Amino acid sequence: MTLQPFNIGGLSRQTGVNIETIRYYEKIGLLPPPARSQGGFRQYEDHHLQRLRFIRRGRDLGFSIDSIRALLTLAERPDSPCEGADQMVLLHLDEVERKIADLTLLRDELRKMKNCCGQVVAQCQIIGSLTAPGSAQQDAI
Amino acid sequence: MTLQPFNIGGLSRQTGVNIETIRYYEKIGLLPPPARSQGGFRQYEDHHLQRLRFIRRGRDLGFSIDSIRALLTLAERPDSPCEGADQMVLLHLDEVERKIADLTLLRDELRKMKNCCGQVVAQCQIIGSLTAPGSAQQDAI
DNA sequence: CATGGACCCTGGAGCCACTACAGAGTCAAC
DNA sequence: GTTGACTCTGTAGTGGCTCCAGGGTCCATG
Repeated sequence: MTLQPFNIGGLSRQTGVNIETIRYYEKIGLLPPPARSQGGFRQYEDHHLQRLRFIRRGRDLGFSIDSIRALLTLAERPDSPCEGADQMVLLHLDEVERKIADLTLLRDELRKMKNCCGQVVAQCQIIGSLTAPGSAQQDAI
Repeated sequence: MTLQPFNIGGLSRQTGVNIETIRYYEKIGLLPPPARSQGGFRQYEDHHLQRLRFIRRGRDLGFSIDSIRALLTLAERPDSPCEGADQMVLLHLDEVERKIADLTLLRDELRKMKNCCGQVVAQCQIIGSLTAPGSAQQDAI
């Protein structure tokens, strides 16, 4: 329960979100524009803090800005059914699992590549496997 | 051993690299500019094909354009030592492993989130855990 | 020789989610 | 009133493409 409004720097410190990013979120309509001081400084209130924390957490979980926008819309209507949120999490989970699988394949390939060869590029497994995947030792490009 | 030069479409089909991307690679100096037909069409030769395949493979392995540039420079000098290549693979492997670890944590959190709650947003675990990480069931934003 | 359709050209804008910067103005403590 | 931290706006840049408009080229047909 913060009583006094705070500047953008305070909001940044309390959320770990970059100042530039906060202004960016306002620009794209993710964070509502706050009141301003006489000199034009942004003056945030507690609900901005809550909302930005929500956004931050969503971003940390890898949701896109658009998904977060949708989740915020949901969150604003406590009586609405939450299938939408469930759907979004499932979709995102699928995506993350696919990414992990892809990166794991990648990792295995990179592991095979490392522990380079002899001494010079001409015999280098790494360069070789880039030149012709599957077999090493090829002419350089 | 292709004898006739081929157009950008042919190069695209043989490598799986988008035509626009090929032109982009030329623009940023990754692929050398080929000869041109009288009408201005790009005419590629076998060495372009080899080089683009190298680039493609590097991208598939997740290397950045800059890394690929460096690897190509290495590949061009068969007598040079290949520690550089080894280093790059190790660095990249580290990065990939870090990414996998991050995504795995993410996946576990998303798994905890799914199988939404009751029926409405007010009791929704998903919205709740975005609102306040660690504990569910909070007021909406 | 004309035509049609597939192909290709250039230059520029757009994507995502920020991040960086210049040049100016504001605020609060001393 | 001065200092120094803070904030403002607007614009441009990042990576790695991707898409588009508005035109030109190529070559197999009729």
